[in-house]
Amino acid sequence: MTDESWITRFDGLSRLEPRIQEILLSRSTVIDVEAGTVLFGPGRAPQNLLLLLEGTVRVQQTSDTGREVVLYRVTAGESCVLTTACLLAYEDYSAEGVAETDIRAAAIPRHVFDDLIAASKEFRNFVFSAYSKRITDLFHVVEEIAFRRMDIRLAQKLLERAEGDTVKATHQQMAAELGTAREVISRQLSEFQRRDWIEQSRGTIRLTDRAGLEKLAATQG
Amino acid sequence: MTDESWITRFDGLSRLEPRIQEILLSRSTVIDVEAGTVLFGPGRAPQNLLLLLEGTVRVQQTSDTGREVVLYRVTAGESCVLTTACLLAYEDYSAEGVAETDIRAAAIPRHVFDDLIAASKEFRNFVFSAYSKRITDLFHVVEEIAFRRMDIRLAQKLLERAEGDTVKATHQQMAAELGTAREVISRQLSEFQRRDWIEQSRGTIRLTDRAGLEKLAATQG
DNA sequence: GCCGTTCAGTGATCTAGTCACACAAGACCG
DNA sequence: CGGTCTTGTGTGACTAGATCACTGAACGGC
Repeated sequence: MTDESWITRFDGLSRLEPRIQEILLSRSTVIDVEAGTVLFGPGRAPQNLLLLLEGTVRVQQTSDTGREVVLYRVTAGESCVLTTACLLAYEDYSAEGVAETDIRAAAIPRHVFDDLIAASKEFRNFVFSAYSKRITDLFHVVEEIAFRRMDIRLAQKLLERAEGDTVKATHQQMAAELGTAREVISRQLSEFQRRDWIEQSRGTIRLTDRAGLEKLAATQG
Repeated sequence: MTDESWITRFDGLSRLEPRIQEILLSRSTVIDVEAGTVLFGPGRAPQNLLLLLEGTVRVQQTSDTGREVVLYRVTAGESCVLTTACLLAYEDYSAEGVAETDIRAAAIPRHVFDDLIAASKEFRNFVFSAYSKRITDLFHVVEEIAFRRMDIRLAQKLLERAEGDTVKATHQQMAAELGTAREVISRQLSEFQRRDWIEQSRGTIRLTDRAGLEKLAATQG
Protein backbone atom coordinates (compact mmCIF):
# COMPACT_ATOMS: atom_id res chain seq x y z
CA MET A 1 0.00 0.00 0.00
CA THR A 2 1.37 3.42 -0.86
CA ASP A 3 1.04 6.02 1.84
CA GLU A 4 -0.50 8.50 -0.60
CA SER A 5 -3.58 6.39 -1.14
CA TRP A 6 -4.52 5.57 2.42
CA ILE A 7 -7.60 7.75 2.35
CA THR A 8 -9.29 5.30 0.01
CA ARG A 9 -9.18 2.78 2.83
CA PHE A 10 -11.78 4.76 4.76
CA ASP A 11 -15.31 4.61 3.46
CA GLY A 12 -16.29 7.88 5.00
CA LEU A 13 -13.20 9.74 3.84
CA SER A 14 -13.01 8.84 0.16
CA ARG A 15 -16.01 11.08 -0.44
CA LEU A 16 -14.19 14.08 1.01
CA GLU A 17 -13.68 17.14 -1.13
CA PRO A 18 -10.24 16.91 -2.87
CA ARG A 19 -9.13 20.08 -1.09
CA ILE A 20 -9.81 18.43 2.27
CA GLN A 21 -8.13 15.18 1.25
CA GLU A 22 -5.09 17.26 0.43
CA ILE A 23 -5.01 18.77 3.91
CA LEU A 24 -5.49 15.37 5.48
CA LEU A 25 -2.56 13.88 3.57
CA SER A 26 -0.19 16.79 3.92
CA ARG A 27 -0.78 17.46 7.60
CA SER A 28 -0.85 13.93 8.96
CA THR A 29 1.96 11.46 9.33
CA VAL A 30 1.90 7.75 8.84
CA ILE A 31 3.38 5.97 11.80
CA ASP A 32 4.29 2.36 12.54
CA VAL A 33 3.90 0.98 16.02
CA GLU A 34 5.02 -2.34 17.40
CA ALA A 35 2.59 -4.88 18.83
CA GLY A 36 2.09 -4.46 22.55
CA THR A 37 2.65 -0.70 22.64
CA VAL A 38 0.26 1.20 24.89
CA LEU A 39 -1.16 3.93 22.65
CA PHE A 40 -3.12 5.68 25.34
CA GLY A 41 -4.11 5.10 28.92
CA PRO A 42 -3.90 6.53 32.40
CA GLY A 43 -1.21 9.17 32.25
CA ARG A 44 -0.65 8.62 28.53
CA ALA A 45 -3.06 11.00 26.82
CA PRO A 46 -3.02 10.67 23.06
CA GLN A 47 -2.00 13.77 21.11
CA ASN A 48 -3.40 12.64 17.78
CA LEU A 49 -6.44 11.20 16.15
CA LEU A 50 -5.38 7.82 14.79
CA LEU A 51 -6.80 6.40 11.58
CA LEU A 52 -5.82 2.76 11.54
CA LEU A 53 -4.37 1.52 8.25
CA GLU A 54 -3.17 -1.93 9.31
CA GLY A 55 -3.49 -4.03 12.44
CA THR A 56 -5.86 -3.80 15.39
CA VAL A 57 -6.02 -1.82 18.60
CA ARG A 58 -7.60 -3.31 21.69
CA VAL A 59 -9.26 -0.95 24.14
CA GLN A 60 -9.62 -2.41 27.60
CA GLN A 61 -10.25 -1.54 31.19
CA THR A 62 -8.31 -2.81 34.17
CA SER A 63 -9.65 -3.01 37.71
CA ASP A 64 -7.59 -2.38 40.80
CA THR A 65 -7.88 -6.08 41.61
CA GLY A 66 -6.12 -6.88 38.33
CA ARG A 67 -9.09 -8.13 36.37
CA GLU A 68 -9.52 -6.85 32.83
CA VAL A 69 -12.28 -6.50 30.29
CA VAL A 70 -12.05 -5.73 26.59
CA LEU A 71 -14.31 -2.82 25.65
CA TYR A 72 -13.91 -2.88 21.87
CA ARG A 73 -11.40 -3.23 19.09
CA VAL A 74 -10.42 -0.76 16.41
CA THR A 75 -9.60 -2.51 13.15
CA ALA A 76 -7.98 -1.34 9.91
CA GLY A 77 -10.18 1.22 8.18
CA GLU A 78 -11.52 2.58 11.48
CA SER A 79 -10.55 5.49 13.64
CA CYS A 80 -9.75 5.77 17.28
CA VAL A 81 -12.16 8.65 17.83
CA LEU A 82 -12.90 8.16 21.47
CA THR A 83 -9.38 9.25 22.21
CA THR A 84 -10.16 12.62 20.65
CA ALA A 85 -12.89 13.13 23.17
CA CYS A 86 -10.75 11.89 25.98
CA LEU A 87 -7.95 14.22 24.96
CA LEU A 88 -10.01 17.12 26.04
CA ALA A 89 -10.94 16.50 29.58
CA TYR A 90 -11.56 13.83 32.15
CA GLU A 91 -8.09 12.36 32.14
CA ASP A 92 -8.98 10.17 35.08
CA TYR A 93 -10.43 7.36 33.00
CA SER A 94 -8.83 4.01 33.45
CA ALA A 95 -9.27 2.57 29.96
CA GLU A 96 -6.23 1.97 27.83
CA GLY A 97 -5.56 1.24 24.16
CA VAL A 98 -2.97 -1.34 23.22
CA ALA A 99 -1.65 -2.26 19.77
CA GLU A 100 -2.72 -5.86 19.48
CA THR A 101 -0.62 -6.42 16.38
CA ASP A 102 2.03 -4.34 14.68
CA ILE A 103 0.06 -1.40 13.37
CA ARG A 104 0.31 1.36 10.81
CA ALA A 105 -1.79 4.44 11.29
CA ALA A 106 -2.28 7.96 10.03
CA ALA A 107 -1.85 10.38 12.91
CA ILE A 108 -3.76 13.65 12.72
CA PRO A 109 -2.70 16.34 15.18
CA ARG A 110 -5.41 17.74 17.34
CA HIS A 111 -5.52 21.20 15.78
CA VAL A 112 -5.69 19.73 12.28
CA PHE A 113 -8.56 17.57 13.46
CA ASP A 114 -10.31 20.69 14.67
CA ASP A 115 -9.70 22.49 11.35
CA LEU A 116 -11.07 19.57 9.39
CA ILE A 117 -14.18 19.34 11.55
CA ALA A 118 -14.81 23.01 10.87
CA ALA A 119 -14.10 22.80 7.16
CA SER A 120 -15.82 19.65 5.98
CA LYS A 121 -19.29 18.31 6.40
CA GLU A 122 -18.14 14.93 5.15
CA PHE A 123 -15.42 14.79 7.76
CA ARG A 124 -17.95 15.65 10.46
CA ASN A 125 -20.12 12.79 9.29
CA PHE A 126 -17.15 10.47 9.36
CA VAL A 127 -16.25 11.47 12.90
CA PHE A 128 -19.75 11.39 14.31
CA SER A 129 -20.60 8.04 12.81
CA ALA A 130 -17.36 6.67 14.23
CA TYR A 131 -18.50 7.94 17.63
CA SER A 132 -21.83 6.36 17.04
CA LYS A 133 -20.29 2.96 16.41
CA ARG A 134 -18.09 3.08 19.50
CA ILE A 135 -20.87 4.19 21.76
CA THR A 136 -23.21 1.48 20.60
CA ASP A 137 -20.31 -0.96 21.12
CA LEU A 138 -20.09 0.24 24.71
CA PHE A 139 -23.84 -0.08 25.23
CA HIS A 140 -23.52 -3.61 23.95
CA VAL A 141 -20.70 -4.41 26.37
CA VAL A 142 -22.77 -3.18 29.30
CA GLU A 143 -25.70 -5.29 28.19
CA GLU A 144 -23.58 -8.41 27.80
CA ILE A 145 -21.84 -8.05 31.14
CA ALA A 146 -24.93 -7.13 33.09
CA PHE A 147 -27.44 -9.57 31.64
CA ARG A 148 -25.96 -12.38 29.60
CA ARG A 149 -24.83 -15.75 30.91
CA MET A 150 -21.13 -16.59 30.80
CA ASP A 151 -21.46 -19.82 28.80
CA ILE A 152 -23.37 -17.99 26.06
CA ARG A 153 -20.91 -15.12 25.99
CA LEU A 154 -17.96 -17.49 25.86
CA ALA A 155 -19.47 -19.47 22.99
CA GLN A 156 -20.06 -16.21 21.09
CA LYS A 157 -16.53 -15.05 21.73
CA LEU A 158 -15.01 -18.33 20.56
CA LEU A 159 -16.96 -18.15 17.31
CA GLU A 160 -16.09 -14.48 16.87
CA ARG A 161 -12.37 -14.89 17.47
CA ALA A 162 -11.84 -18.16 15.62
CA GLU A 163 -9.45 -18.08 12.67
CA GLY A 164 -10.38 -21.13 10.68
CA ASP A 165 -11.40 -23.50 13.44
CA THR A 166 -8.87 -22.43 16.07
CA VAL A 167 -8.71 -19.70 18.68
CA LYS A 168 -5.21 -18.77 19.79
CA ALA A 169 -5.65 -17.60 23.35
CA THR A 170 -4.94 -18.69 26.90
CA HIS A 171 -7.77 -19.11 29.37
CA GLN A 172 -6.49 -15.96 31.06
CA GLN A 173 -6.83 -13.98 27.83
CA MET A 174 -10.35 -15.24 27.22
CA ALA A 175 -11.20 -14.25 30.79
CA ALA A 176 -9.94 -10.73 30.07
CA GLU A 177 -12.06 -10.59 26.90
CA LEU A 178 -15.17 -11.26 28.91
CA GLY A 179 -14.26 -9.54 32.14
CA THR A 180 -14.37 -12.67 34.26
CA ALA A 181 -11.92 -14.88 36.14
CA ARG A 182 -9.64 -17.48 34.60
CA GLU A 183 -11.14 -20.36 36.57
CA VAL A 184 -14.58 -19.59 35.19
CA ILE A 185 -13.25 -19.91 31.64
CA SER A 186 -11.40 -23.13 32.48
CA ARG A 187 -14.56 -24.69 33.84
CA GLN A 188 -16.76 -23.56 30.98
CA LEU A 189 -14.24 -24.83 28.43
CA SER A 190 -14.06 -28.20 30.22
CA GLU A 191 -17.80 -28.41 29.86
CA PHE A 192 -17.64 -27.48 26.15
CA GLN A 193 -14.97 -30.15 25.72
CA ARG A 194 -17.10 -32.73 27.52
CA ARG A 195 -19.82 -31.97 24.98
CA ASP A 196 -17.27 -32.46 22.16
CA TRP A 197 -17.67 -28.90 20.91
CA ILE A 198 -13.98 -28.10 21.30
CA GLU A 199 -10.54 -29.62 21.78
CA GLN A 200 -8.01 -27.90 23.97
CA SER A 201 -4.28 -27.66 24.10
CA ARG A 202 -2.05 -25.18 25.82
CA GLY A 203 -2.79 -21.75 24.42
CA THR A 204 -5.18 -22.86 21.68
CA ILE A 205 -8.76 -24.02 21.39
CA ARG A 206 -9.99 -25.95 18.35
CA LEU A 207 -13.66 -25.68 17.50
CA THR A 208 -14.71 -29.19 16.48
CA ASP A 209 -18.45 -28.55 16.47
CA ARG A 210 -19.39 -25.02 15.52
CA ALA A 211 -23.05 -25.99 15.31
CA GLY A 212 -23.12 -26.86 18.99
CA LEU A 213 -21.51 -23.57 19.95
CA GLU A 214 -23.74 -21.61 17.62
CA LYS A 215 -26.83 -23.14 19.10
CA LEU A 216 -25.75 -22.14 22.61
CA ALA A 217 -24.64 -18.67 21.43
CA ALA A 218 -28.08 -18.06 19.95
CA THR A 219 -30.00 -18.75 23.14
CA GLN A 220 -31.34 -15.91 25.24
CA GLY A 221 -30.66 -15.13 28.88
CA MET B 1 -35.83 31.92 34.09
CA THR B 2 -36.40 33.84 30.88
CA ASP B 3 -35.99 31.84 27.74
CA GLU B 4 -33.68 34.46 26.25
CA SER B 5 -31.01 33.90 28.83
CA TRP B 6 -30.78 30.14 28.87
CA ILE B 7 -27.34 30.11 27.27
CA THR B 8 -25.82 31.45 30.47
CA ARG B 9 -26.84 28.20 32.12
CA PHE B 10 -24.21 26.33 30.13
CA ASP B 11 -20.64 26.86 31.13
CA GLY B 12 -19.28 25.97 27.75
CA LEU B 13 -21.76 28.10 25.83
CA SER B 14 -21.57 31.43 27.60
CA ARG B 15 -18.14 31.95 26.08
CA LEU B 16 -19.58 31.61 22.57
CA GLU B 17 -19.16 34.47 20.14
CA PRO B 18 -22.27 36.72 20.31
CA ARG B 19 -23.01 35.97 16.65
CA ILE B 20 -23.15 32.25 17.44
CA GLN B 21 -25.27 32.78 20.55
CA GLU B 22 -27.69 34.64 18.33
CA ILE B 23 -27.99 31.67 15.96
CA LEU B 24 -28.40 29.31 18.87
CA LEU B 25 -31.25 31.34 20.35
CA SER B 26 -33.05 32.13 17.14
CA ARG B 27 -32.91 28.66 15.63
CA SER B 28 -33.69 26.55 18.64
CA THR B 29 -36.95 26.12 20.48
CA VAL B 30 -37.52 25.73 24.17
CA ILE B 31 -39.72 22.75 24.86
CA ASP B 32 -41.41 21.39 27.96
CA VAL B 33 -41.79 17.68 28.45
CA GLU B 34 -43.71 15.80 31.08
CA ALA B 35 -42.04 13.39 33.50
CA GLY B 36 -42.02 9.85 32.19
CA THR B 37 -41.86 10.74 28.51
CA VAL B 38 -39.51 8.58 26.45
CA LEU B 39 -37.29 11.08 24.65
CA PHE B 40 -35.45 8.54 22.54
CA GLY B 41 -35.15 4.81 22.34
CA PRO B 42 -35.58 1.86 20.03
CA GLY B 43 -37.67 3.11 17.15
CA ARG B 44 -37.74 6.63 18.53
CA ALA B 45 -34.69 8.38 17.07
CA PRO B 46 -34.26 11.90 18.36
CA GLN B 47 -34.37 14.67 15.78
CA ASN B 48 -32.76 17.31 17.94
CA LEU B 49 -29.84 17.96 20.19
CA LEU B 50 -31.30 18.68 23.60
CA LEU B 51 -29.72 21.14 26.01
CA LEU B 52 -31.35 20.52 29.34
CA LEU B 53 -32.51 23.63 31.18
CA GLU B 54 -34.51 22.07 34.00
CA GLY B 55 -35.04 18.53 35.23
CA THR B 56 -33.13 15.33 34.59
CA VAL B 57 -33.07 12.70 31.89
CA ARG B 58 -32.27 9.10 32.73
CA VAL B 59 -30.56 6.99 30.08
CA GLN B 60 -31.01 3.28 30.63
CA GLN B 61 -30.76 -0.07 28.96
CA THR B 62 -33.33 -2.85 29.13
CA SER B 63 -32.60 -6.52 28.59
CA ASP B 64 -34.93 -8.94 26.90
CA THR B 65 -35.46 -10.60 30.29
CA GLY B 66 -36.85 -7.33 31.60
CA ARG B 67 -33.93 -6.29 33.75
CA GLU B 68 -32.73 -2.72 33.49
CA VAL B 69 -29.61 -0.74 34.22
CA VAL B 70 -29.14 3.01 34.41
CA LEU B 71 -26.24 4.14 32.22
CA TYR B 72 -26.10 7.82 33.20
CA ARG B 73 -28.19 10.87 33.89
CA VAL B 74 -28.28 14.20 32.10
CA THR B 75 -28.93 17.05 34.51
CA ALA B 76 -29.78 20.71 34.01
CA GLY B 77 -26.91 22.53 32.34
CA GLU B 78 -25.84 19.46 30.37
CA SER B 79 -26.56 18.26 26.88
CA CYS B 80 -27.82 15.00 25.55
CA VAL B 81 -25.01 14.70 22.99
CA LEU B 82 -24.93 10.96 22.61
CA THR B 83 -28.25 11.19 20.87
CA THR B 84 -26.62 13.31 18.17
CA ALA B 85 -24.23 10.48 17.43
CA CYS B 86 -26.98 7.93 17.54
CA LEU B 87 -29.06 10.01 15.18
CA LEU B 88 -26.66 9.25 12.43
CA ALA B 89 -26.39 5.54 12.25
CA TYR B 90 -26.71 2.36 14.24
CA GLU B 91 -30.34 2.72 15.16
CA ASP B 92 -30.34 -0.77 16.58
CA TYR B 93 -29.16 0.25 20.02
CA SER B 94 -31.41 -0.66 22.87
CA ALA B 95 -30.76 2.23 25.22
CA GLU B 96 -33.49 4.71 25.91
CA GLY B 97 -33.76 8.17 27.44
CA VAL B 98 -36.61 8.98 29.80
CA ALA B 99 -37.56 12.29 31.35
CA GLU B 100 -37.16 11.54 35.04
CA THR B 101 -38.86 14.76 36.07
CA ASP B 102 -40.79 17.36 34.12
CA ILE B 103 -38.14 18.93 31.96
CA ARG B 104 -37.49 22.06 29.96
CA ALA B 105 -34.92 21.92 27.21
CA ALA B 106 -33.60 23.86 24.25
CA ALA B 107 -33.97 21.73 21.13
CA ILE B 108 -31.47 22.32 18.36
CA PRO B 109 -32.35 20.79 15.01
CA ARG B 110 -29.75 18.55 13.48
CA HIS B 111 -28.78 20.84 10.61
CA VAL B 112 -28.37 23.79 12.97
CA PHE B 113 -26.18 21.62 15.15
CA ASP B 114 -24.05 20.87 12.11
CA ASP B 115 -23.81 24.55 11.17
CA LEU B 116 -22.74 25.50 14.69
CA ILE B 117 -20.10 22.80 14.79
CA ALA B 118 -18.68 24.18 11.56
CA ALA B 119 -18.89 27.80 12.62
CA SER B 120 -17.64 27.87 16.20
CA LYS B 121 -14.58 26.48 17.87
CA GLU B 122 -16.16 27.12 21.26
CA PHE B 123 -19.20 25.12 20.30
CA ARG B 124 -16.98 22.25 19.15
CA ASN B 125 -15.24 22.28 22.50
CA PHE B 126 -18.59 22.24 24.24
CA VAL B 127 -19.79 19.25 22.24
CA PHE B 128 -16.60 17.23 22.46
CA SER B 129 -16.21 17.72 26.15
CA ALA B 130 -19.82 16.67 26.62
CA TYR B 131 -18.98 13.51 24.70
CA SER B 132 -15.95 13.07 26.83
CA LYS B 133 -17.98 13.16 30.01
CA ARG B 134 -20.56 10.66 28.77
CA ILE B 135 -17.98 8.22 27.54
CA THR B 136 -16.05 8.27 30.77
CA ASP B 137 -19.39 7.75 32.53
CA LEU B 138 -19.92 4.65 30.42
CA PHE B 139 -16.42 3.37 31.15
CA HIS B 140 -17.21 3.85 34.79
CA VAL B 141 -20.45 1.88 34.52
CA VAL B 142 -18.63 -1.02 32.89
CA GLU B 143 -16.03 -1.00 35.61
CA GLU B 144 -18.63 -0.93 38.38
CA ILE B 145 -20.74 -3.72 36.94
CA ALA B 146 -17.84 -5.95 36.01
CA PHE B 147 -15.65 -5.59 39.07
CA ARG B 148 -17.33 -4.01 42.07
CA ARG B 149 -19.26 -5.80 44.78
CA MET B 150 -22.99 -5.19 45.06
CA ASP B 151 -22.99 -4.08 48.70
CA ILE B 152 -20.39 -1.41 47.94
CA ARG B 153 -22.20 -0.21 44.85
CA LEU B 154 -25.50 -0.06 46.71
CA ALA B 155 -23.97 1.95 49.54
CA GLN B 156 -22.50 4.40 47.02
CA LYS B 157 -25.81 4.71 45.21
CA LEU B 158 -27.70 5.39 48.43
CA LEU B 159 -25.29 8.17 49.36
CA GLU B 160 -25.37 9.57 45.84
CA ARG B 161 -29.14 9.62 45.54
CA ALA B 162 -29.98 10.79 49.04
CA GLU B 163 -31.81 14.08 49.36
CA GLY B 164 -31.20 15.12 52.90
CA ASP B 165 -31.08 11.76 54.61
CA THR B 166 -33.72 9.96 52.57
CA VAL B 167 -33.76 8.12 49.29
CA LYS B 168 -37.13 7.93 47.57
CA ALA B 169 -37.03 4.71 45.61
CA THR B 170 -38.48 1.22 45.68
CA HIS B 171 -36.21 -1.79 45.86
CA GLN B 172 -37.12 -2.46 42.23
CA GLN B 173 -35.91 1.00 41.21
CA MET B 174 -32.64 0.61 43.10
CA ALA B 175 -32.18 -2.75 41.37
CA ALA B 176 -32.63 -1.03 37.98
CA GLU B 177 -30.07 1.61 38.99
CA LEU B 178 -27.48 -1.04 39.56
CA GLY B 179 -28.52 -3.58 36.96
CA THR B 180 -29.36 -6.33 39.43
CA ALA B 181 -32.44 -8.14 40.72
CA ARG B 182 -34.91 -6.80 43.25
CA GLU B 183 -34.31 -9.63 45.72
CA VAL B 184 -30.60 -8.82 45.84
CA ILE B 185 -31.40 -5.23 46.84
CA SER B 186 -33.94 -6.39 49.45
CA ARG B 187 -31.36 -8.66 51.08
CA GLN B 188 -28.59 -6.09 51.04
CA LEU B 189 -30.88 -3.45 52.52
CA SER B 190 -31.98 -5.86 55.27
CA GLU B 191 -28.33 -6.29 56.13
CA PHE B 192 -27.75 -2.50 56.14
CA GLN B 193 -30.77 -2.16 58.40
CA ARG B 194 -29.47 -4.87 60.73
CA ARG B 195 -26.32 -2.79 61.06
CA ASP B 196 -28.44 0.29 61.86
CA TRP B 197 -27.18 2.21 58.84
CA ILE B 198 -30.66 2.71 57.41
CA GLU B 199 -34.36 2.58 58.23
CA GLN B 200 -36.84 1.37 55.67
CA SER B 201 -40.39 2.06 54.84
CA ARG B 202 -42.37 1.42 51.69
CA GLY B 203 -40.75 3.38 48.86
CA THR B 204 -38.24 5.25 51.01
CA ILE B 205 -34.96 4.56 52.72
CA ARG B 206 -33.66 6.79 55.52
CA LEU B 207 -29.93 6.95 56.03
CA THR B 208 -29.42 6.94 59.79
CA ASP B 209 -25.67 6.37 59.75
CA ARG B 210 -23.96 7.88 56.75
CA ALA B 211 -20.54 7.16 58.24
CA GLY B 212 -21.21 3.43 58.16
CA LEU B 213 -22.30 3.55 54.54
CA GLU B 214 -19.42 5.78 53.57
CA LYS B 215 -16.93 3.42 55.13
CA LEU B 216 -18.34 0.52 53.13
CA ALA B 217 -18.56 2.62 49.96
CA ALA B 218 -14.90 3.51 50.25
CA THR B 219 -13.64 -0.07 50.40
CA GLN B 220 -12.12 -1.71 47.35
CA GLY B 221 -13.19 -4.86 45.54
C1' DG C 1 -63.83 -1.25 55.63
C1' DC C 2 -63.09 -4.03 51.57
C1' DC C 3 -60.38 -5.16 47.50
C1' DG C 4 -56.94 -4.92 44.09
C1' DT C 5 -52.34 -3.53 43.29
C1' DT C 6 -47.86 -2.64 44.31
C1' DC C 7 -43.91 -3.56 47.55
C1' DA C 8 -41.16 -6.23 50.35
C1' DG C 9 -39.44 -10.72 52.70
C1' DT C 10 -37.78 -15.51 52.30
C1' DG C 11 -36.19 -20.34 51.23
C1' DA C 12 -34.29 -23.28 47.71
C1' DT C 13 -31.43 -23.68 44.04
C1' DC C 14 -28.23 -22.45 40.43
C1' DT C 15 -24.49 -19.66 38.34
C1' DA C 16 -20.44 -16.97 38.90
C1' DG C 17 -16.36 -15.23 41.35
C1' DT C 18 -12.62 -16.02 44.88
C1' DC C 19 -8.97 -18.39 47.23
C1' DA C 20 -5.62 -21.75 47.73
C1' DC C 21 -3.49 -24.97 45.90
C1' DA C 22 -1.58 -29.10 42.81
C1' DC C 23 0.08 -30.38 38.67
C1' DA C 24 1.45 -30.31 33.58
C1' DA C 25 3.71 -28.41 29.45
C1' DG C 26 7.11 -26.06 27.44
C1' DA C 27 11.33 -23.00 27.76
C1' DC C 28 16.02 -22.49 29.04
C1' DC C 29 20.27 -24.22 30.06
C1' DG C 30 24.17 -26.58 31.84
C1' DC D 1 19.89 -35.49 28.48
C1' DG D 2 17.78 -34.33 32.97
C1' DG D 3 16.98 -30.41 36.06
C1' DT D 4 14.66 -26.20 37.25
C1' DC D 5 11.77 -22.10 36.03
C1' DT D 6 7.91 -20.10 34.13
C1' DT D 7 3.54 -20.16 32.49
C1' DG D 8 -0.76 -22.34 31.73
C1' DT D 9 -4.41 -25.41 33.40
C1' DG D 10 -7.35 -28.35 36.81
C1' DT D 11 -9.89 -28.66 41.09
C1' DG D 12 -12.15 -28.36 45.70
C1' DA D 13 -14.22 -25.42 49.04
C1' DC D 14 -16.46 -21.41 49.84
C1' DT D 15 -18.83 -16.77 49.14
C1' DA D 16 -21.62 -13.72 46.36
C1' DG D 17 -25.19 -12.94 43.24
C1' DA D 18 -29.25 -14.36 40.25
C1' DT D 19 -33.44 -16.85 39.64
C1' DC D 20 -37.80 -18.99 40.90
C1' DA D 21 -41.71 -19.51 43.44
C1' DC D 22 -43.94 -18.09 46.72
C1' DT D 23 -46.03 -15.28 51.11
C1' DG D 24 -47.62 -11.50 53.35
C1' DA D 25 -47.66 -6.37 54.24
C1' DA D 26 -48.84 -1.58 52.89
C1' DC D 27 -51.29 1.54 50.44
C1' DG D 28 -54.86 3.64 47.15
C1' DG D 29 -59.42 3.95 45.68
C1' DC D 30 -63.77 3.29 46.01
